[in-house]
Amino acid sequence: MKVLRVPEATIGRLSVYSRYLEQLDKNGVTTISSGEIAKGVGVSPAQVRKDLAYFGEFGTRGVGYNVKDLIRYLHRILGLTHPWPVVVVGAGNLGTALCAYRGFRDRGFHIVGVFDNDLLKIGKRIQDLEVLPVEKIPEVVKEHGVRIGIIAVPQQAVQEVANILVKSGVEALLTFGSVAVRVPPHVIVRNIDLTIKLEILTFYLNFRETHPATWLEPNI
Amino acid sequence: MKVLRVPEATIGRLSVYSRYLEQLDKNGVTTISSGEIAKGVGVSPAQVRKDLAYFGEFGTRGVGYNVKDLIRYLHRILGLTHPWPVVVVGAGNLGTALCAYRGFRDRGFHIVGVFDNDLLKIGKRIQDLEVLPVEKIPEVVKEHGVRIGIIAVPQQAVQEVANILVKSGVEALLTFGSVAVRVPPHVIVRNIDLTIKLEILTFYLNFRETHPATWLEPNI
DNA sequence: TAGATTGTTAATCGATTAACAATC
DNA sequence: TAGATTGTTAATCGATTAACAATC
Repeated sequence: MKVLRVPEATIGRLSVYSRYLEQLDKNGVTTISSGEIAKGVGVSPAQVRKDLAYFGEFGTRGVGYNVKDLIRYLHRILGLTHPWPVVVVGAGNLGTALCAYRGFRDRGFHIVGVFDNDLLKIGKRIQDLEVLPVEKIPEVVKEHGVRIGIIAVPQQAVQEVANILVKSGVEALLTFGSVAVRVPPHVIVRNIDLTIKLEILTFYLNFRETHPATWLEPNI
Repeated sequence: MKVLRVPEATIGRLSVYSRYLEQLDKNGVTTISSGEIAKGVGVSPAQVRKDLAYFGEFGTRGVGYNVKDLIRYLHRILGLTHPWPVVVVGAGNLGTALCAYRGFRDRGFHIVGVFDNDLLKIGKRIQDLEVLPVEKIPEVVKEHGVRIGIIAVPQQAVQEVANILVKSGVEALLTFGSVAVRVPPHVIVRNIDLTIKLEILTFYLNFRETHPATWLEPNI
């Protein structure tokens, strides 16, 4: 069986290329080379071509890539040909921030439900959504065909919320903090741990102070 | 010149080991082997030993590691022997969420200042802090010796805020969104782009649907 | 044809894992 | 000594980069 063997970093870069190309497209650029993309986003031209090569041949030798076509291909690869309904569980500050974040909608991620179990928050309006009780999750997930859930609740509630989402049919979760969520194998989970990010910063700050002679610039 | 050549992933894992060991320490565990740490956090025993080996010899052959000692070593490596004052710029939902996040304080990151340029937000209280105008950044940074800044402002204001922070003496920045911040070479920047995280999820969801035969479980 | 740029292979670089001597 | 586990080297695996034939 042939198997998908693409570095996850490649997917992240495809997303970056895609945004950069959309920008160029808006400015009327019609054709671009791997070298120009590379320069625009800060990677090597070989990297750009390799990343694309995992998925097909999208360019013309001697000419480069048609910007509009390449955007279309990238969107197809990334699954961005249609909008994705998303639910956010947790209507605290983080949940509210996520609902208000324009970047999601700009890329086709539509938040179609916000949930909480705090009676003080239920009924509140966030953007154009009403905060619903957690019990309504299955209903909303089914109604909109939601496959992605964002969990923005206190650490001790994360697993419980994950269980509810998975049971409702959600197939991918974005979580925060340091909780290792247990999910069935078909569910894809990615976690963002802000504290680890800060600890990486402190490591570098501390290390270059204590070992200036062995310091190596770590940026990107 | 000998040079620091540690994968950044190693630093992240050291942070994870450290938290796991602290948990064990609380439960009275005094000694632990690389295999037990590995099992506890979900990596290979060789990985644990290799990660530690970059920084020294902390165990006893045939015995394992002393939990309390190892925690101390890890804290020293990560630079967590003292608390780190941090400033947050932007008192919107995200900034407020970050100020309220207990995880930071638990690991020694003390938010000593929140700033905004919105007159409606200045003077507001977040936790035990008053939102200050952006003009106060240099003063607070100097007063507390702040070296780390978190930027939680709208995309178009990120570079400007970064300039102010760097000018005030901040040496490390955590940013959100997709803006490439330009900073002098001594400043360390790490960015969190939530949209890319969602696009990685959509890629996997989309791909396993369109190419079920080549699907490979991507989790961790 | 000459110049440019892709797609792809081979070389390099880097990180993880396996294996084992050292040693408690 | 026998058993266990580290620290480290060598082998493996995977990702990036260099180089170049293909081709517009």
